Amino acid sequence: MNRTEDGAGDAGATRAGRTSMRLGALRSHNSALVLDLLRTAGPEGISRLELAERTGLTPQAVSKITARLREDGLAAEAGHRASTGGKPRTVLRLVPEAGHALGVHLDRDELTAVLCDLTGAVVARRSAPLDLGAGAETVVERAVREVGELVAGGGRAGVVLGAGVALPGPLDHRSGVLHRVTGFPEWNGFPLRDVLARRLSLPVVVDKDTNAAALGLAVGGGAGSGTSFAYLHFGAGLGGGLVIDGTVHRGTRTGAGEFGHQVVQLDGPPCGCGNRGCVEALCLAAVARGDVAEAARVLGTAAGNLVALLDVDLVLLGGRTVAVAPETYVRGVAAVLAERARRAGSDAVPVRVASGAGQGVAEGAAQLLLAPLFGRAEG
Amino acid sequence: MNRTEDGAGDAGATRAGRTSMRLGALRSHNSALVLDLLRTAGPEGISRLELAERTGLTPQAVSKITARLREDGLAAEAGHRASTGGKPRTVLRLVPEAGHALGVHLDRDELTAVLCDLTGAVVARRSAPLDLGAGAETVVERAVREVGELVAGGGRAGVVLGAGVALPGPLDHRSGVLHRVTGFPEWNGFPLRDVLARRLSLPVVVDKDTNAAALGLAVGGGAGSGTSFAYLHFGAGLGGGLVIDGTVHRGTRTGAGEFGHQVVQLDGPPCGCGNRGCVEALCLAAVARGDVAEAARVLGTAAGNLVALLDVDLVLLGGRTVAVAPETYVRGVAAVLAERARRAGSDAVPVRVASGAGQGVAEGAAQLLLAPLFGRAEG
DNA sequence: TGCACTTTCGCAACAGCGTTGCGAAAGTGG
DNA sequence: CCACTTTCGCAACGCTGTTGCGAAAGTGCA
Repeated sequence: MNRTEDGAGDAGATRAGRTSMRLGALRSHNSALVLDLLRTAGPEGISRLELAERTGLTPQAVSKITARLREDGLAAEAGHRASTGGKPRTVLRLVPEAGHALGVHLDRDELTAVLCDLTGAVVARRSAPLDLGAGAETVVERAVREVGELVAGGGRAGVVLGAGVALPGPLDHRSGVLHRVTGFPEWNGFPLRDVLARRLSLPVVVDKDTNAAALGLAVGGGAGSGTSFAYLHFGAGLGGGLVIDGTVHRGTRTGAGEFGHQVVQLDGPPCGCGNRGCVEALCLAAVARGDVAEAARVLGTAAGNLVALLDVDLVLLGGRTVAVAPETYVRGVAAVLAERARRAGSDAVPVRVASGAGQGVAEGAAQLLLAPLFGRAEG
Repeated sequence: MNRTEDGAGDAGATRAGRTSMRLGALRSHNSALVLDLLRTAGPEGISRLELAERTGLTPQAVSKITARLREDGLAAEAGHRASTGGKPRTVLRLVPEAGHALGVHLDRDELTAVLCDLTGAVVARRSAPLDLGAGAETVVERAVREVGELVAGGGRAGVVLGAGVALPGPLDHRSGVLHRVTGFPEWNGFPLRDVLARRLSLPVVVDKDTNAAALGLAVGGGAGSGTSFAYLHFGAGLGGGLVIDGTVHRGTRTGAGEFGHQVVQLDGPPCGCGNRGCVEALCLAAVARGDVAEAARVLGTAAGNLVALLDVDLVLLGGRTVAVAPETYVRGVAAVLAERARRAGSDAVPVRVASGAGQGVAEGAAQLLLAPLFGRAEG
């Protein structure tokens, strides 16, 4: 893990927002591409020639790149394939222990921290009750302690790349400053990333819980690197995370994905946000009435709006409320989408329950650190 | 314009959808970056050192790149700046006549064709009445004739890069096949791109009219290369085009941007699309009643949904209906967005009328060919 | 068992990219 | 007129991925 150059992301940003491409950018791009294929290949590994085919690079280039990766300890040989009449292909695999990342999920009533290896697999996990409203200092203290014990107990902890932190409510992903965590105004303006980074002496990345969940699904959910989907989380509230071309779309002020307060009923019933007719309010009301089918229909309408606007190729549902009756929600949402697709003359967008019901927020938070290694930085 | 290598876009696509980076990709990327800055600099030009600062490249690299561009005839020296104590900077500018692109707008009742130079400036323009419902062959015939006369009359026509064609209704941008142009079912499945490409013996790109308009605004509207905005077109219908990070977002099946049939009133009044409560239906109904303020409010609600979901940094309005009372629409939409931003505790997203009221669809269509030269290919 | 054949993979030379070092060109200011 | 500053190009360099060729390691047939 001892790369020499490319420290903090090739600081050649232009004033206009676009970046020139240095030679090192090319190298790290192709390295990331190869690493990503090694990761998706899993423990069975993948041969050099296959890597060459799938990247479009020449076998020689792949040999060079994989040689560097092996020097760095990121890749290793793992046996051989059966020969097809010549020298058998040597299989390469990612070395999961070459690096680790921490993922922390600060939920309203619970803290979950995980230590993941390079493949994203959970090496160690801790959970503890938490009161998000207990104030920033208290929560930070808790998080630091839990993370510390996790790393200490992790046995032979390899290099820890950093910590990803996911929590509810709007925040600025770039600066790592919280805006106003829903229901906990005392967090307003708290520079969580910098405080935690200093306390942990590690790089820290913060993001919305729904974005973390979506990232986890993008990387681990078997979705290819080019897929686009919307993850809709229906729990105590209704939120969303957008993955476009394999990377999380956060928007200019990193506030994208606000799905719950989409207005689908002009001058409808009031919502907690102060507006009227938000999907969240309507869905929650329907659930309160026990009318799950109606909740699914309303959710489907909002999802249909999203699909029409962005043309994603998948809708994933998750969250505690969905977990109560997953089939009903999937069927309800899918029905609305199918009807709209039929009218538009196109194929319907598939709807599925997110693997793990989207509960892997902490794992997704760890991916905030891991994903960039595999070329999944911001789109 | 005689580039040697990089023919049809570096055909090293991976099965997973991501591309490896050859050496030539780096070159063309940086060339495009410089070219884009030359374009935005306009006739006044820009010095090499300024190019170096803005791209992050070294002055030497810029010298090499601009030397190539001058060899190819794309750039030229244009005088000197005042000295600041040393050798004065030589100013470079884009040579607009080094290449041209055709833009064709097939509207329901009118055909507009333009010939643009590299800067996107219109060199020649023709308009003619058109009946989009007259059938594919008739329309193609008309388009070919108009384009032919345009090129012939264009005087010393430089190299024509190709033709961009914009028309209403859903279509597949990638394959260039129409789905069902709204109201003209006979177009269903017509391979417009290939037919026109054969007839014109030119590369042809087709896209929705709203996407073309949005692209024109993204390139010519003074918006920086990194901006994201939504262009909402309210004319006979209501549509939209999304620009994210300076490039048009088209989605997996190139159907993105369907804004008009966003449902904002569950079980509301029926819409022509067969659904109920679509923005388009509500806005049109309000306009028919003469209640423009209400139309603006409804439009603002839908725009607010879009802004919350994508976090763009600008909303542009255009179209004939907006042009009737632009101030009313801007104020109405902005009011809704400001109110929502206030509740969320963030800054309001600015709303403006698109320059030219978004009527420059043909110019935008020409940009379908020009934009890739400046690195504005699909994001 | 031996030999021809196929396939994989690494070494060496190569072309192309941006970078560094240095010098020429072209001004300003004393 | 000369020192100084700034711009810009030439040459050498380090770094990419690429090409050519040969070694390694199997299979299959005589």
